[in-house]
Amino acid sequence: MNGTDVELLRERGLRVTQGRLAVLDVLARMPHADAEAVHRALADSGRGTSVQSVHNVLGDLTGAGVLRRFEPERSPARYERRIDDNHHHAVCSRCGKVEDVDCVVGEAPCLHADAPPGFAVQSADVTFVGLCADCTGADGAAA
Amino acid sequence: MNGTDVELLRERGLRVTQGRLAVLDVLARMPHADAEAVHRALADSGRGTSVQSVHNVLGDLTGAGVLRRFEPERSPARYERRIDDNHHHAVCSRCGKVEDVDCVVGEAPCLHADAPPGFAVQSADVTFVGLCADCTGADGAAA
DNA sequence: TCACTCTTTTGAATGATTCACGATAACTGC
DNA sequence: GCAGTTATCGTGAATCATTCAAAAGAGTGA
Repeated sequence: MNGTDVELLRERGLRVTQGRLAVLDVLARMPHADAEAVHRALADSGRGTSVQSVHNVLGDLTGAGVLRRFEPERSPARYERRIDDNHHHAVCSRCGKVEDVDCVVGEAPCLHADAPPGFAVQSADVTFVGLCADCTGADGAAA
Repeated sequence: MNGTDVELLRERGLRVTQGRLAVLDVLARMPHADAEAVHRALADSGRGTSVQSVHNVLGDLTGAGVLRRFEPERSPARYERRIDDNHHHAVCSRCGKVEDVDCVVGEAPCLHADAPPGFAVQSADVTFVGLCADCTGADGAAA
């Protein structure tokens, strides 16, 4: 659907295939989807493909820097279209929902600090665990 | 070996068993051990037990708040004895070594910030990915 | 269009973890 | 110390996500 995705793949030296475009399309609409969710979304849109192929594509795109992979605790790996800012994630410990947390400051808030001496930080993965707005309300009402 | 561990278990309403004490003992000496490492350490010290039992114990202790579980990307879950401060971790992307990163400030540096509106943060998991001191040197020398 | 190479597909396999259930050992009260 | 109750352990099988290998298929440049 989006010509930009074609360029994106070409830039990274990847061949432009239907499968890859489809995966990118799915992830544009469903951020934080795991492999199975992508697979199901593809199946729903008529492109039945195997789960292994989805893993394959996701792995390729992640390796090429087009996607970012992150693994919430106790949950399969999730993928998202990489945005330049390295934002973080808030995972609801109740419903499992993942929300993006943008850095209000330009740089990642935790990158500058506290790394062990000699440790060359490449990236910082910050995950907040807690209750999302919905579950906070539900919890409060239930209690 | 340590009477404190006995009390620790009692406080949490857990039965004091040899297996649990042994696991706590192993984790006291090997922080950031994964289930398999714990299993092997137990086997070395003469207590041959099954991997499943180790998972069982680790799960129980984690649930009771005695241990903290965290999952570096692409690596099995690791466990550590919970300390009150919520420190963070630095994972070497080359050798896989995990180092603790203490918060220099009393509170977690990232807890206060940026959470989505309505999101009740329970804990923040901060993982630095990069090259440890050894691998930085090795890398520099190799390059 | 042709040939070459990268991708996908298919099937099986691996690794970490969990489940179920009988056997065992730890806590309680006597 | 002893028996009863029940949590816990151990064994086995099973699950889930992911990876690997080889052959068929599709994209790319000439």
